[in-house]
Amino acid sequence: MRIGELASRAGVSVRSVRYYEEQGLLTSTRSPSGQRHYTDGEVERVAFIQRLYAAGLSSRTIAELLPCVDAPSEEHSDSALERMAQERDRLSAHIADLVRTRDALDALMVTARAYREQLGTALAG
Amino acid sequence: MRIGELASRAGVSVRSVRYYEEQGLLTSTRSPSGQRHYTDGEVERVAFIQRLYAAGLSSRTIAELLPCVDAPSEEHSDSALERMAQERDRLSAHIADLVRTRDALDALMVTARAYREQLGTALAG
DNA sequence: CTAAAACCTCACATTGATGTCAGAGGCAAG
DNA sequence: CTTGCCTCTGACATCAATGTGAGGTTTTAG
Repeated sequence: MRIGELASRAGVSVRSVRYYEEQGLLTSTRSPSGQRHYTDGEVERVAFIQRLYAAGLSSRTIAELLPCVDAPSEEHSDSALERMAQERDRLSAHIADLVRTRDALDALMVTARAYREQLGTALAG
Repeated sequence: MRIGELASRAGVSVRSVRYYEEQGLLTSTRSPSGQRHYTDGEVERVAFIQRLYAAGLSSRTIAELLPCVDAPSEEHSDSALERMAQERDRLSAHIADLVRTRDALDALMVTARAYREQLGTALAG
């Protein structure tokens, strides 16, 4: 498929797909005229890249981890495994932080609702 | 306390504290010479602002929610409550997404480790 | 008193992923 | 062949929080 279809299937912009390639996260075969062509598998790859971006990984970091996805080998596994563990921990901490913040929002909402209830009662009484 | 102490206690930069004030998230009393002074309570407030930033809320959104923290009243509670619920849901979805990504990383690590084990066995055998 | 350290305002720089535009070429349908 | 849509490269714009530096005042410590 060409870049437009890949982008829409993966739910990203065409611009982003080109950017991923520029960052070395994605490769494409080129038609004689220079247009990029992709296989079905690339859709999942692009989606995964998006997930990693959403998780706060930088292009540089993603570039270090993706070879590990493609083919596990000694060279990758050694340094990449450490990096992966490190990112996993960072992600875990971030998740815990977000959960705490969500709890804080919940508490805030409870307070606000309680105030509303009380106000309603006061007006009715 | 002055801005430097507030910043270091809350774990943010002085620059950021000034920025928060500029965005209407924080107020300060000024000494005759114009220096900002804060109460102990502001430390927690700044830390909370940071949490909200980390949760992906914009200055604008935070500005809409903070009055609700200061004092629950009808005006705030009505629109702010809705906004809060909305942000809470967005946050929940984001957390779920991150957890999925973490799981994917875990799976990747398992694969890499398994490869290593197998490699070690192969070399030993 | 003096020097260092902290503060002030203003303004410009940075970062990183993405948007957008321009000008040119490719490809399928009528 | 032409019309319309897709793609190409390259460059500049954007956004938002934060960094950074200049030039000047205030506070604090010796």
